[in-house]
Amino acid sequence: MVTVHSSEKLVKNMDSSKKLMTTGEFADLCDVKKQTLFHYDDIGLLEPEYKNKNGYRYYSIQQAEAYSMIDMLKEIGMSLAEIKDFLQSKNPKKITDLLTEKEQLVDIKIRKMERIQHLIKNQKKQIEEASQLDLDQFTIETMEAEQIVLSENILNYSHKDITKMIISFMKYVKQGEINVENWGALIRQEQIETGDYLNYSNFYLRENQLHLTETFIKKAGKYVIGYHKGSYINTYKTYEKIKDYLDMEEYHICGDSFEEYLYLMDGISLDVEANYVTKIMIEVEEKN
Amino acid sequence: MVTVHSSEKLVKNMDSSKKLMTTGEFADLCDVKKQTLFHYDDIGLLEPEYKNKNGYRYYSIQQAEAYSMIDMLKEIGMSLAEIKDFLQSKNPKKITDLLTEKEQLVDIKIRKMERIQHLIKNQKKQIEEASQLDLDQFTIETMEAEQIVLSENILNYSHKDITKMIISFMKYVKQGEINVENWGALIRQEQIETGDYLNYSNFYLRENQLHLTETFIKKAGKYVIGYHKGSYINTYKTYEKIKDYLDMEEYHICGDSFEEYLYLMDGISLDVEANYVTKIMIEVEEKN
DNA sequence: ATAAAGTATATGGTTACCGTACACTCAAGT
DNA sequence: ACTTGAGTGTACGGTAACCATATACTTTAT
Repeated sequence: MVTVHSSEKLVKNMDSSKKLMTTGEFADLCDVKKQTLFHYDDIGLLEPEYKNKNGYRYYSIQQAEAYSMIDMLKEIGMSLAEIKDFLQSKNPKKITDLLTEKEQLVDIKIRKMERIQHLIKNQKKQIEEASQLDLDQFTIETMEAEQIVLSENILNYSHKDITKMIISFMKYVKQGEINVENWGALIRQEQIETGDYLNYSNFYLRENQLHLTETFIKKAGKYVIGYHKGSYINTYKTYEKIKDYLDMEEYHICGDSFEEYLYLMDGISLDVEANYVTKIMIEVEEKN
Repeated sequence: MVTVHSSEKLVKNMDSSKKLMTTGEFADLCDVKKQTLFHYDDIGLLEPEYKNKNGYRYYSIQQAEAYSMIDMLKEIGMSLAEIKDFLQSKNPKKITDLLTEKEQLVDIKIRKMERIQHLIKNQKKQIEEASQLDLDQFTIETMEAEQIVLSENILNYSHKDITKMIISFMKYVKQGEINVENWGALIRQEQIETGDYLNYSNFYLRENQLHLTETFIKKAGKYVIGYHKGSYINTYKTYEKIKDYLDMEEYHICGDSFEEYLYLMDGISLDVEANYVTKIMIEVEEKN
């Protein structure tokens, strides 16, 4: 009979088996620690094909396929429990649906990675630019007009409301897939003149592709440019210095101030606070 | 004096401060749990700009920039300790170098994600194909010639050597950025005829862009196709059944057998072992 | 027959958090 | 000024997915 013939063969095959690997070998193949495989065995996620009487684990190469599937699912953010559940589920529709969902998730991840690339490039650019300039020096430069996106006017809002507004503005910005070049706050001429330097009128942002509805033109003209290092609480110090500088240079303020916030991952100075740098730009004109 | 003037202002500003947020608000803005911010404060990675006498934390919007930097570095696989170290390092060259390195890393990650997308698509295709066919049915089909990549001949190797060969072959395959369509093993006609079904001659793989040197032609012609479900140890059962089937259909084996291993994340049957499916293809011809 | 290399189990440690309990504090309304 | 409800802090424990180490046992190669 076939059965007898087969069991004879089985014994022979188990003996001459050429396809099973020990845990160490399998771990090597999968490029993973043995411990991880023990762990997967413990939780029943990936059990060896065969265990001998002494508890030695033996894996088949086919199982490498299963491992790479697990690794992939892990990579796209599933927990081991979810993966186990997923691989054991016997519902074809559920599986294809989940695969489709994950396909989109991978898409999103790819786009996130691309944004990170943009961020890194931007950061490198900023570091390079920053190394070029002297943060302690004030300059007067002629700037071109620029379109910026303004938040609501917050001049007479309560603290709570301003905070809420900022949060929703920032979330709105993040949620949209805009690559924000930089962002800052607008302080009106009047506040600058009365020394009320923290009384912002609006937040704004510069982006590379403008497609938002409300835009505002930052006028072309001469601007005094200065950098404030450290906590924003002390920006008044820099403002006072800028005023002194303008007096010396025979200039006077004739417009609003634009503050932009740079997060420099340093390299510029040994100053502990220098990671937070505020770039201050105020519209000015020569005294005649 | 400026100093007096300034400290008056400072007090006024601290009072009318419009820019600080509580932990909850900042967490909301950053889309992160409060706990995480506590944690970052504890380890000194991101400390609030100001803490009041009761220990209440207050963050500035500028710090959101720092947070997103941290988040980004985390995303590309740095530990919090490394990030802290990185952000605090005062070496511009080190920073740009690391940024460049990370840029490449992100590139690699993107490519990995793209491969995962390919894998998902492949899996979906396989599931669809599998749902179309009856795994318990044997068929005889005319197949076109195909180029495959063979491993070394392993017919007379020792168990250890075969294992080593497989590992290096598989690693070689993985390390190259080939999209492997499928892989399997080749069993020579002689072994099939003598019932030595586990005595493989070679491993092989099918890929979509052939650019490896050594290739082998799988001949065009008629093949009997059958599926074996479950552990490879029992493939003999399926081979025996195929032989019976061929007798019935008046065919006989005239060439080698190609086994390919599918890891179906199921959906096909309620059989527990059906995740591992071996597709068996043996070259046959009609008895005359 | 023996040594070297590999294996299994157990235990404790790690990272980056999350949950919960409990006491305190703040901001708003009466 | 007082109450109230929402928010905040610390502390402690727990979690996932491992990694390291120690100890004892097995294989395998010589």
